[in-house]
Amino acid sequence: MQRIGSRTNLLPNSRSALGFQHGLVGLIFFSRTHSKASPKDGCRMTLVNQRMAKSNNTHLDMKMNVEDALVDSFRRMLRTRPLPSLVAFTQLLGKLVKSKHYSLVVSLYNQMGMRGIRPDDYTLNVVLNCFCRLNQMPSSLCVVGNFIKFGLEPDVVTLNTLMMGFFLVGKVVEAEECFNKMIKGGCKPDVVTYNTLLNGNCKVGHSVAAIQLLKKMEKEENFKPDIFSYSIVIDGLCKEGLVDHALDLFLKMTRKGVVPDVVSYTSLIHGVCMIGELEEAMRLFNGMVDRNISPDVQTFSVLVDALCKEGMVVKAQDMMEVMIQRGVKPNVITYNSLIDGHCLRGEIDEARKVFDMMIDNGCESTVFSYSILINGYGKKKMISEALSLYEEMTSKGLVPDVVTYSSLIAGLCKVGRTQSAQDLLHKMQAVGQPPNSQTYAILLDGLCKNGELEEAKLLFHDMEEKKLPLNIVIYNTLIGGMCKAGNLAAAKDHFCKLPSKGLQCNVWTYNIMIDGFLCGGLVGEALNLRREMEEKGCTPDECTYNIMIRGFIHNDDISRALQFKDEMVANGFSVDASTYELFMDLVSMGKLDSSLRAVCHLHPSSALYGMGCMPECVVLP
DNA sequence: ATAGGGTTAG
Repeated sequence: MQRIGSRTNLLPNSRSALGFQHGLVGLIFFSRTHSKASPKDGCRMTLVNQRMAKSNNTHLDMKMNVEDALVDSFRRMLRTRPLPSLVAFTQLLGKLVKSKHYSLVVSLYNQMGMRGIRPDDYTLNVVLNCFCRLNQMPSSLCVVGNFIKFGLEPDVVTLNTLMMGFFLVGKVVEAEECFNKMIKGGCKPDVVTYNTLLNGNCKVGHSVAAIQLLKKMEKEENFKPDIFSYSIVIDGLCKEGLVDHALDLFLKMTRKGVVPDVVSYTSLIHGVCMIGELEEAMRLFNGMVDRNISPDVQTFSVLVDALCKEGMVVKAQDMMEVMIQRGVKPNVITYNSLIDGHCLRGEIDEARKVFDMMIDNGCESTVFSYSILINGYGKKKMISEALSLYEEMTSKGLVPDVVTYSSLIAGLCKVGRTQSAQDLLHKMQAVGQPPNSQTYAILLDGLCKNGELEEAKLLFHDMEEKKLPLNIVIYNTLIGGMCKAGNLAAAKDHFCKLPSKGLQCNVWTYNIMIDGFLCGGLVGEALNLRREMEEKGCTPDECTYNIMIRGFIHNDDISRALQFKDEMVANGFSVDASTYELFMDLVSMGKLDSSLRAVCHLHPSSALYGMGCMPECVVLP
């Protein structure tokens, strides 16, 4: 299966063709331009939360009871004489699979074996599914071996499940071997087989190849794509940013008479949110409600998260209100999004309140919840709070993962405790959570920001020795550190060697180098790089312009700074907070012509946004 | 008994 085509040929007008109406939830959404962040935004803990309390408690108790009851009746069944039928045992295991208790199923299955119960093909398929879901492929292969051992034939379900398992651990070649074995062994593939192939391809980022397979399925009489097939590909396209293709496919699907469901809608809404089109997302949402397709907890979570990521935490809470009114209970993931939404705005106390409220409501926190909050505290330099949360989660039996540790490392660096951060990195090895490239990047950045360039270089060599993938982010960080330390020659050396390492510099790399040159007074070198960007087709972003404007002001070249400011505004960008401040300084020093009326639009992503002072438009005198 | 959607670190 090869990937054809790329992210070109987007069809910009396909969305309006959907023609969804404004409706039900129009009231809680207004377009981004109308919503301004104010310090008050998000400080509202409402009735919503109290109402959630009751519903969640009962929900959780029910859930616990169901699982406990299943395990209880399993134990009773094992003691019953004569033994209940194998079908009864298998059905029970199947129920536990539905609630994702895969390791529990494996352990119960082993107990059955110890009591001398022989499995049949159904039971083995259930257990195989569990090992696959647990990413334990050697054990999965053992289960396949057990078919032979018990004189049973692996069937199409066995091969479908095994193929899915290989895809889950990224072993595409082995997965396709499963498919080939199926064909050779006379076992007929079915729609599930093809859907598994579609999903495998989508999950490794080959959704365009999946489209080709989907087209073949449409032509074949026996494998007509169903709602699963379309949902898989729609989701894959969205995850690759090909949202317009996804919307087209959605339309095509409905024209073929395949009725969309909550999953296909949720994927599409998520995709539309990811490209920042929240208004379009709300249109889709209203459209699904109009079609009597009920949004569920995942649909609402997508919207809550998207609103939070745009800084609209109050709107996110309104969305939660709508959710509860519709009888859909928020779960830990919905809460996590809201907690992170507050963290993103720097409202760490509000984040903590939501966290505590979640617990009060009987919704159990996960490693995700703790990592989000630890990261939030780290960003606010409240390291003792972060560390005590770490203690709290471990005492609860939650196992901190690579993200938890990375967030702690970032927090420690932020308060200058780089030695503790380094110690923690080593601890990760010891506790079986080895740091990844991103963890190293965080520590590397922390060391550089604290002016410990020599330590940073040692860490970089450590990465090389451990053969960790060195991506452009790592080099950007190191190069940035060298620039900051005034070691421009070394920075330039690394910069020039990037292509020989198979790495392509990106806009960040250029920004860092240009900033370094300008700070070092090497104006000519900076301008050369700006030209090189143009030649290599690397489009300057808002940062590039802000860096250049500030750099030229620092080098007393106000006319060049203004020239870049005009170019920036012409390209639809705005000055950030610190550039704005520099301009103001120049005005107050009388260095900037007061006849100049420079309009600097401030974008929501600018540094001012999180500070609760986001004017629509700033007019320089 | 097998296939699809939501949350965290650079």
